[in-house]
Amino acid sequence: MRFMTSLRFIDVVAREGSIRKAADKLAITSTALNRRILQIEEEIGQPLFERLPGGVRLNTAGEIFLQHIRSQFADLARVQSQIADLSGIRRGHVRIASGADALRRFLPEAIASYRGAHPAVSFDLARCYGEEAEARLYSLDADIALIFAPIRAAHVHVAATLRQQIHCVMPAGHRLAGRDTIRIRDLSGERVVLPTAQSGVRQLLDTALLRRSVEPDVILESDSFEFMQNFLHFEPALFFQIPIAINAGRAVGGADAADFDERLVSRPVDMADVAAGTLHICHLKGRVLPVAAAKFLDDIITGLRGRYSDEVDQ
Amino acid sequence: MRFMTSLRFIDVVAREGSIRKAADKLAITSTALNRRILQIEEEIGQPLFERLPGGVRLNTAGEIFLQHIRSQFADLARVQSQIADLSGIRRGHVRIASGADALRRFLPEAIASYRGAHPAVSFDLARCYGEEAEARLYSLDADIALIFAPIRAAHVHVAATLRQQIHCVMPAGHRLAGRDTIRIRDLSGERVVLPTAQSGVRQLLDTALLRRSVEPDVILESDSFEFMQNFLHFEPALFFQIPIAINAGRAVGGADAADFDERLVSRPVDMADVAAGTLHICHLKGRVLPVAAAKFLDDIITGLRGRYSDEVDQ
DNA sequence: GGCTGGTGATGCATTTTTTGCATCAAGGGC
DNA sequence: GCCCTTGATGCAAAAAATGCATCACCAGCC
Repeated sequence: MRFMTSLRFIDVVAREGSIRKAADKLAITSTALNRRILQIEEEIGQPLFERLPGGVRLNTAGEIFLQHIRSQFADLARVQSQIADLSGIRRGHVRIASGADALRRFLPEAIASYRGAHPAVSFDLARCYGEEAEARLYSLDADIALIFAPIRAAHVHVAATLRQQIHCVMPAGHRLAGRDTIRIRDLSGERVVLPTAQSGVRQLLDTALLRRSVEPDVILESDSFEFMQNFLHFEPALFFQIPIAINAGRAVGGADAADFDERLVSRPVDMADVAAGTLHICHLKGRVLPVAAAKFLDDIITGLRGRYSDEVDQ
Repeated sequence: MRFMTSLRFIDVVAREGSIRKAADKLAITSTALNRRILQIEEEIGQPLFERLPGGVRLNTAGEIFLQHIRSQFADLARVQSQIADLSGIRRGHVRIASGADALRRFLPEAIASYRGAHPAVSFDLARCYGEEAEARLYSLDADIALIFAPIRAAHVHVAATLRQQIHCVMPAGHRLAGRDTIRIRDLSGERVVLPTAQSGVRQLLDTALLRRSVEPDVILESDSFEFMQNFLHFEPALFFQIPIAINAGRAVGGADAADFDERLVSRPVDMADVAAGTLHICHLKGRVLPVAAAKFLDDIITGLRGRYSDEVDQ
């Protein structure tokens, strides 16, 4: 898109914070880039960047304009996919920001299933937590976000929510494996592995542990669920997940969890101790999603409603 | 805006239906214009125009793309006014599509009052009726529409409505001038001048006349209220208006209508005969209006609510 | 205090892109 | 069948963008 290059350049300069670095990245000279920016500033009638000794930074006008540029790009992508749609094949690209929870089982299955129907659609997955996911929606770097945490920003539109109770995962032979549900006080002194502090699961757990003054023996923290789960094969401990991370579609229980590691069992944590969290499926408020993203969003919400009818809202 | 020229060219070509005519209007050669269009089509990967022997016409992809272009222009205007806003003066341009009713008294006063507070804001007024006004919103040729007729299209967002009863205007000496209200049957055989068939007032009247089988003596039809009103000075007749067209802000009655022609009087038509019409104050659904337009919209709604509190909704 | 390494801005020659002229091929109206 | 108008295209001229070399500026550091 030749007619968009100057605008794309502004985006890169803003991200890099320096004309020279941006020029490097764009494989042109800083002269050319500098002049394009000066020209656009002249056309706007106002500078968009503050010139600092160490580079440039957007001023207020620049931030407004950059947001416009990004929305233009996002809308152009939507238009292109809509036009491609006319010629038969559903082409497109969907960019998702998701916490590690949904990234484990749910999204791989959902995306594979969608691609089965629309093989020309490609995906981009970024693992990130709450606030960062919201920022990605705002900067139009993501079309859809799956956030297992409260929504902070007003610009996020929640298309659907899924209530998810925390589950405790442990080796089949663990002394707590016999229980139907796990109480928080059972964790006292137990060896546990916890997800990273930014994760929604961790925040719910921390709240509950603090309230009940329970102090487990935290032997490991990680942002990789896969690592933690595999770790359990070597040292018995407890770790925590939400159902959607354990098992893509099926109900989570004991034996019926077909694709769940059979040497491990999962038991729900008593709801009196830990409140159920909410997975939010979101996009940017007021934005018209590209065809492919809109369709995919629709599909996963429909899919979730079919499988977790009771816990899905909106 | 150099980076938008190619896009603007497409808009002009689509409106003109011919590359050569558009090139003429844009003061460039058809060669240059033709090649710009070919280039964009190549970048999109699909033709946007059908080549007909007599010129060009948008295909489906082109229509989608043109709508995108127009929304980009509208959004750019919004961004520019927002940026201009940063530097103190509220600069901007507001484009209004309105029926002749509101154009008479209400808008001149409202715009003058707004410009008193924001002298750097300029206005563009287009007189048009119902469907055309809606089309102007859609093609982003208007920011705000005042429509005295039912709203047809789903893409129109109604920000406020104002109920307006039809009034009958006549020379002070007319035999009906003594009545408090006018009944439809009083019009039988009376000389009347009617607004053009597209106008909302006319449509309400036609419905009422047809239902009651009353046939007045229609001596004149016009799309100019001013002409009709002045005509009454030379030949006694009845003509019809809504309050907002007679008197900008003040209540409409007999003597208190200060700026209303004193040789004429207006009497409401009985509500049992003619339903009150609705003036819709609208903008395009989902669109973020430029600062100036949003502020002006706000102002007129607040103003109307102050003066016609009972008849304003939303 | 001077040096170093980074930044963005600018004059000038070069390259790339855009434009205009002349011309072609195609289709509708008479 | 002729005529007129349409969009497309080859080629040369004009215009714009680019790259190089260089300047002025500022922060950190010795």
